[in-house]
Amino acid sequence: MATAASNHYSILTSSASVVAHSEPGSMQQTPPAYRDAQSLLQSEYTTLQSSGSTLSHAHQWLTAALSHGGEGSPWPASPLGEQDIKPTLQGEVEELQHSPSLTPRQAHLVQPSPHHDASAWRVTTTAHLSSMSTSNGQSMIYSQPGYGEQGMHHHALRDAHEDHHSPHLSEHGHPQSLHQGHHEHSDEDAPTSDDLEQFAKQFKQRRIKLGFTQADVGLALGTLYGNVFSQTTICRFEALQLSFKNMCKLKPLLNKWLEEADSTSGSPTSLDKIAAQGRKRKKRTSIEVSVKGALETHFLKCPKPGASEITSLADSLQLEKEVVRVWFCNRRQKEKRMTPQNGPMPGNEDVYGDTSPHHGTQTPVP
DNA sequence: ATGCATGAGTT
DNA sequence: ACTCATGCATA
Repeated sequence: MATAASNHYSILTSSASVVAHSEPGSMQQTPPAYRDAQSLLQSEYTTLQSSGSTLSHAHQWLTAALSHGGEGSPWPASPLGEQDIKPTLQGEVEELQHSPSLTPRQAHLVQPSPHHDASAWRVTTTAHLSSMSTSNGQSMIYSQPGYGEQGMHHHALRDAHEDHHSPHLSEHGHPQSLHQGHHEHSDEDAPTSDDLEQFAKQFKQRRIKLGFTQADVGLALGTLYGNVFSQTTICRFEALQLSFKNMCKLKPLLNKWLEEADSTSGSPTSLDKIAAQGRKRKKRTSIEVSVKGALETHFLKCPKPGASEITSLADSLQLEKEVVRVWFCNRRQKEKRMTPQNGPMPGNEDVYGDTSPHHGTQTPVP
């Protein structure tokens, strides 16, 4: 009984050779130079799903959290700087060590473009993206003047900020296709969905060609600029599974990394591997497929259920209320994402009273 | 590659 | 309580 609560997760940087890639074409052979250590170990927990019996696993972790174990609670109920350990907040990284073709910074203090609500993702894409032959995708341009050292810091000054969006602006249903008619450059302040799309594609190709894994990139970003990212984020970036805003934020960084990697493609890359610290996190709850289906059904009905609604739903499905709540949150995010992976739900008419009047329903991801 | 989870910032 | 950015743990 109590054995299940002993969650000590070990971190071994085992260099397993993962060659199980299901992407013939874009995914090439993993170069022998680097190895990804994303295959840690994950054989400690057993999925106590118990198919069939309606056991009450509704308080596994809750109980464990309350009862102080011997060495501490599984996951701290109080935030103690958990997994968000960003070593260095990019306070003022003004180190312009190398900028061959970088114009002097224009002292931009604002983020890419908070004008749109990130909801107008790619609803209007694939309309005019036939300018350059991307067949080879090797001689593309990824120039990003204006960014670079500035990156983004949106905290520090509490009395000098102007990054507020116009409060008198109504949500027009037109995406960035309108205010783009007089831009010659690829992207300066407000990359369009197309730009991001192209860049992401390019990035992936280059990355792979250089023999880097997504995890490597994440770490490199950390050592280079102080912003560490996980494999997940890089992956999502490449797959365009981030919000528009998020993509805009990451693009400069990844762009810079690309330049770096390109320059030092032959130099000995300093592989600084920092061992992760022991983290105690709640085990991922595996939701049965049937339950998932039920949740999805409810989601289509009401994407934003109230607390009571969630409670009853959780009761019905015999799930933790928190789990249900989080599920809905994640679901909304997913829906907000571009590349809508709309599940094949029968009779789904997306028409919630959400602030998002529209969302794309295409299948562009190659 | 993705699902579930956490936490900071908003509303 | 929700959104948003991000990631551990998994499939």
